[in-house]
Amino acid sequence: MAYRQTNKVKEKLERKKGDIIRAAREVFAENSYQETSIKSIAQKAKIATGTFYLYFSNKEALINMIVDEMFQELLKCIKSEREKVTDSFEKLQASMEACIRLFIKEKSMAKILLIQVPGVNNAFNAKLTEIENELIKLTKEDLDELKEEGRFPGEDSLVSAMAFVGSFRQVITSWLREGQPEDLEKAFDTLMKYNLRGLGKL
Amino acid sequence: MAYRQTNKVKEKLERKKGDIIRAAREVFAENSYQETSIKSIAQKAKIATGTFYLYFSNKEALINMIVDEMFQELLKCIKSEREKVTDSFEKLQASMEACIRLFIKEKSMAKILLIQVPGVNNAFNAKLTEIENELIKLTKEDLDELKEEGRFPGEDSLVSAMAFVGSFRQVITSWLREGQPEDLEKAFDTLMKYNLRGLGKL
DNA sequence: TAAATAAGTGAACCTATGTTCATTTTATTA
DNA sequence: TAATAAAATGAACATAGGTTCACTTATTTA
Repeated sequence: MAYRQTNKVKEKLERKKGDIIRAAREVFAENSYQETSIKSIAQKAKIATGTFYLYFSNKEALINMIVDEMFQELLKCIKSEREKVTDSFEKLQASMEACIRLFIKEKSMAKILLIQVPGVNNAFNAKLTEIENELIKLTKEDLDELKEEGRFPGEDSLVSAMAFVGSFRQVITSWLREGQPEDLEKAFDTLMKYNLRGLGKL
Repeated sequence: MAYRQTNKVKEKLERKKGDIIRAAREVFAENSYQETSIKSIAQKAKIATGTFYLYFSNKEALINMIVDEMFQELLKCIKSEREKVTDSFEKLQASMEACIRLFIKEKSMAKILLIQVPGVNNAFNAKLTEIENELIKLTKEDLDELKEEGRFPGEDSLVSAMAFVGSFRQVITSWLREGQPEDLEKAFDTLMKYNLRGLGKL
């Protein structure tokens, strides 16, 4: 008589939700938030537009979830790489290397975080800023540690940390948008050296 | 009998068009392109919404004109400062200093170019990329010149130029968004030193 | 197999905003 | 001042796309 959701179905729903998110990530990577319609996401996920709303309360909830997930993924990746080393200079390097590796592997993530999200709206930008600030904060902590150890003469560790992160950001963005530099891994070396000199590594 | 537009009126129209652009710059600086309505621009410019369309064919034409104007203004400012010096290191410094001075003076310009424009749409982003690329190109030219003179050992001048510009961009953006660093002029010094070390100034 | 309920569908609805246009106001000229 | 035409107005229009909902299909249980 009654009906209760069985495990098989629950798993199917989970899988479908994953499908929708995956489809949405693809679409959002190539089109701005405004230009991306629920219809196009539904099409790519092979569901009806109405079905979308069984899984997400609305469009904004979807992009929120996507960005939150990416944020977590990125942070997890960075932190796990940082744990493998102890030296603060190596931590700096590990953070950025983890970031670049992840972006190469998940280009759609990079495109969404660095290129598309800034266009959602002003309120949403706060979330992006939060991600960037987290990365800058990590960098600044490393610099302050190095400063204490007398291995970094740096004047202003916040501005230095911003310069550090900003230089990577610019190169990655150009790589995403224009495919230049072609070899991001190679550029990483140049960038790392540039920034270590910039910091005045002793 | 007939009627022909007199000079007094032509001037008035010019002034009004300027008013509209000025109003729009203010509004666009605080709200994203999508969030900015023609109504709100018209209100600020003290005209009726319909009047807007006597001066601009549509909303996109307006933002296009605004960004083009800003692009010209920025480039003019940079080039005039560059002409005052001959040394390539000084040219590098002059470019960024001109940029920062202009952004401090015209904060709404900075907000529109660096924060709001990326959110218009993907097609429009090409225009922003063009501006950035122009600045990177100038920087790269300076670096290549320094390289020839044997004053810059730099491996990859394109990546170095990106790092250079990106570090400034990050700091300016944070200043615009969060008011940090508080004193952008002071940060400029730190940044300049950072980048000169980064380049490996000999 | 039939009743019960969950999941899925896509056309229709709703709303927000860019744009238009019939009308009014302002400026020019004879 | 009257005729003419440009400039300004703002309510009305158009439409695009997010969201809803009456209906269909799929799944579970007795």
